[in-house]
This record gives sequence, structure tokens and C-alpha cells, in this order.
Amino acid sequence: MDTRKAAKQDFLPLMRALVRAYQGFTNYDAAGYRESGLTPSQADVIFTLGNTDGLTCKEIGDLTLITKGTLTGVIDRLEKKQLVERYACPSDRRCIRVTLNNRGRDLFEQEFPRQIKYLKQRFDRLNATDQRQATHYLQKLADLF
Amino acid sequence: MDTRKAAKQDFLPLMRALVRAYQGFTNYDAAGYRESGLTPSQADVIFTLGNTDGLTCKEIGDLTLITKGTLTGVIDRLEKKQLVERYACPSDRRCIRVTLNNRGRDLFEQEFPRQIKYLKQRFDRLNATDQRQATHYLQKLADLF
DNA sequence: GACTTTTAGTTCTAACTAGGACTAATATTT
DNA sequence: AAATATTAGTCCTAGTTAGAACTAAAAGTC
Repeated sequence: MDTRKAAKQDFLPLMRALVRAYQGFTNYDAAGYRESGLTPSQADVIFTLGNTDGLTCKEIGDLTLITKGTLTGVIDRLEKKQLVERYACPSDRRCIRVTLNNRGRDLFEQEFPRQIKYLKQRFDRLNATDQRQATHYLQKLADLF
Repeated sequence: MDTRKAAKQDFLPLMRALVRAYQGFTNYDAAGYRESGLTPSQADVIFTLGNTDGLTCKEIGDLTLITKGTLTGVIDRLEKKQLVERYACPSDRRCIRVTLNNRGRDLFEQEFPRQIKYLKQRFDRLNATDQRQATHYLQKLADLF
């Protein structure tokens, strides 16, 4: 396959559409909690910890898709901001349980509903059927990889 | 809206599906050119410059969605690897034209078709109708933001 | 019970990231 | 023509990123 032919493959518009949709979303999303001082990864962790009584680093990583090497640093910074705390896990001494503390819980309770409302504004411009269809095709797409 | 209600919004599965599909794709994509020594951003720039006779930084940024502050560094590293060159733009002295040199062109001609074939393997597990539908809904999604 | 393998988390490195401040050049306004 | 605004690119900063090497603990195997 030469480069000209490669550049004309039928799947490329789909690939580009995926990238644009994702980037559009993340830019909009990040703007939503900019004022709160949280970065996207930090917000992801705070929102994941909310309404739980703590998760291990492993669990947080699985839920947020943040790799473990990265997660250590993100949690370090959240700890320095005094939003989360680390506890030893008695049942398995390899694990560390991370929880929101009071400040973190306050921030979660303020920012999470605010952010959901902010995102909902945009997503709800798609009607329920389109949302369902879009989800359906995105799952098919995710299953490819 | 309280945090419980926020966590149950109808659009959230769509949002998560978008994030998973994108992450699945980018992980697979990055694995494809890992051996070439190119990072995802570097590959993006090389593949964008291929089959052109040079683009300005502004144009590269618009096409790749890499912001200008980031792009300077990416191009610095590609220049150090001797894959691209910077030229002054005579018509507008604010602009800089970036081109692939011979080494860069060789790499492009080798890696681009290889990567397209590698991606096509997966995307073509979706039939043409599904690909079209998925693209359609992703464009609707992109238009939200 | 000793040996081996797997798992959880940290540390390290090179690179990417967005955003903002800055400089130089061009375009627009008056 | 002079003053103002916009645009292109660089530089700087704090933070994120993946991957690989490392340590400690747990699980599986013999």
C-alpha cells in the first residue's frame, strides 16, 4: 500500500470523528471545573471517590483509566491540597486506601453536581434516541480494541 | 441537584462510552508505531506533513489539534531527530514553514502505510454501514461542543 | 515450608499538555 | 501615516502521561 492509497482508506473519517468528538468533550469538560483549581485528572479522582468510603489505588486506576505510575503523583498533589488521605489497608498490606476527607467531601458535593449540570446542558441537546444510538456505536467502537 | 441524583444522569453512559472508545483507540494506535521510536504527537505531525510540501506551525496545530505551546517542543524534537526542517516563510515573516526532509519522508513512506494497515485491521471489523452510522453520531457529538 | 510468580504501589525518565506571558510582524482602524 | 489590535511562534510553569525498574507483600506451586 502506498501513501496515497493509505490516505484514502474508508475508516479514516470515523477515526477523525472519534478524535474530534473526544477532544471537543474534554476541552469543554476541563473548562467546567477550571475555577475549582482541579486539573482533569484530579477532578476524575475526586469524582470517583465521592459517594464511596474509600478505594484502593488499583480500584481508582481501573475506574479512571489513569495508570498507576501517574496516579501516585495525582494523589500526592491531592493530599498536599488536603482533599484526600491515604490509609494502610489492614487486610492486604500491599494496598493503600484513599479517601476524601472533609474538605474533599465538601468540594465533591459542591463541584460534582455543578459539573454534571454543566455537561448535561450540552449532552441534552441530543434527544434520548440519538444518545442511545451514539452510546451503542461507541460501545461497538470500544469493543474493537 | 444532590450528588446521588447527579450520578444517575442519563447522559453519563454516553460520556463514559466516548472516553473508553477513545482510550481504547489511542492505546492501540500508539502501540502500532512504538517500534518506530515516534511518540503519538510526533507520529501525528509526521503523518500530517506527509504528502504536503510543508505546513506552517499554525496549520499543523489546526490539523493535529496540538496547541501551539506544545507544538514548538514536538517540532524541536523532530528537528533534533533530523526528520523535519524549519524554514522562514517569505510571504509572512511571522510564519515558519515545517517540512519533512529526506529522512522524514522515508520514515513517513514506511510507517504511514504500515500504521494505516494496522488500524484498518480493527476498524474493518465494523461493516460499512456501522462505520457510517458511528461517524454520523460522532459528528453529532462533536457538534455539541 | 521453601521457591516462584503475581500484585500493589512508588520512583524515575522523557515527553506531552494547556495556559499565560512575551516578542515580532501583520492587519485594521482612525 | 500613526495608533491599535490581531496573529504566529517561542518560552515558561505546573501538571499529566506511559513505561520500565524497583520493593514489599501475597498467592500459587512443588
